[in-house]
Amino acid sequence: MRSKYYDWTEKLRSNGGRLTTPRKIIFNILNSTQKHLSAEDVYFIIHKRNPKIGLTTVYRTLDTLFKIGCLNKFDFGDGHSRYELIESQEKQHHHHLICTKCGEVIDYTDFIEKETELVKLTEKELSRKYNFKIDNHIFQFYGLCSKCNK
Amino acid sequence: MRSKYYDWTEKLRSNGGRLTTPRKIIFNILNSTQKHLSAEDVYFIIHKRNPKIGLTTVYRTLDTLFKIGCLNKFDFGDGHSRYELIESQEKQHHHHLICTKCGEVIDYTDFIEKETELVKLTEKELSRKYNFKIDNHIFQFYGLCSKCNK
DNA sequence: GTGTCTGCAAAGTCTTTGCACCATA
DNA sequence: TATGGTGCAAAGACTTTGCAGACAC
Repeated sequence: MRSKYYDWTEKLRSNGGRLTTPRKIIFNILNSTQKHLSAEDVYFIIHKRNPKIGLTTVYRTLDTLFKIGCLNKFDFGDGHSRYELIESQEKQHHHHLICTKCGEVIDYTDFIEKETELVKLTEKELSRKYNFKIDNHIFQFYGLCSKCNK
Repeated sequence: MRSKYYDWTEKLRSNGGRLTTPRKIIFNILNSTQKHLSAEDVYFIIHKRNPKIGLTTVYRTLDTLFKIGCLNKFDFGDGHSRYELIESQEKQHHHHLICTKCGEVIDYTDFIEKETELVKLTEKELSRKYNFKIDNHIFQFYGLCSKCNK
């Protein structure tokens, strides 16, 4: 079975990319968290141990990983792009509840089966109708969290 | 029956807001298009007829309308926040297909029934589970459009 | 008249780009 | 060794803020 590690390095290589130290570290950071990290978050973590690695590299690496399809990129409305690894073993497919008042983000995994059904149907139909090849999707719900809902 | 116009002016007023000329114009611009306009788009349109109205006002008005729940706000990954009126008569509920290569955005309205079913179920269950009051949702599909898929 | 809104300019924040040096394959 | 990657600094792009004058109610 192809491991996660094999997977992303393979994707990199097949796109002419190189397996560098910053890229390995950044991948590992993303791989060992459940959170949706921003470029700055990643930089903050990486900078503790490897002060030489710059924010620019973080931005470029995240963009590279996103473009080769290893990352999801989100906008929760706080002015930061946020990233997470796609479908890792520690992390199942999930969606987000975003509080429009305090910005809290809740992951949820409920109804994924039902959702998957809808997604498959949609993907099939849309690819037929618009000749659009779907790779990914984002479902987000907005509202007020329990604290802000009082 | 309460008209759309009544609706947003009422929301404004009940939030202590005032019905000013720029706000009326900006509402009308959003109300007469199917597109997802950015602040700059709105400014460009408004500036032709009312050169006095500034970009700052556009940003502020869009934010105000968003906060009182009249607008949806989207991020399609092109660096601009984009807005559209929520549920107007001319515009039915729809979702987006976004090409990750060229940035084209396609609206689609298919499967809304099936989707609505899922959304209702999800909203009900999530609000129960997390005590989260859901106001809105965004579904976006990412992939390659017909041109970029060759 | 009072509190809100606007317009201009300036500042802020996140992100990208240029370029010389470095490192992977 | 050749091409791609990195780091620093500077620039870019979108958005927000401060403040005085204008306006809605």
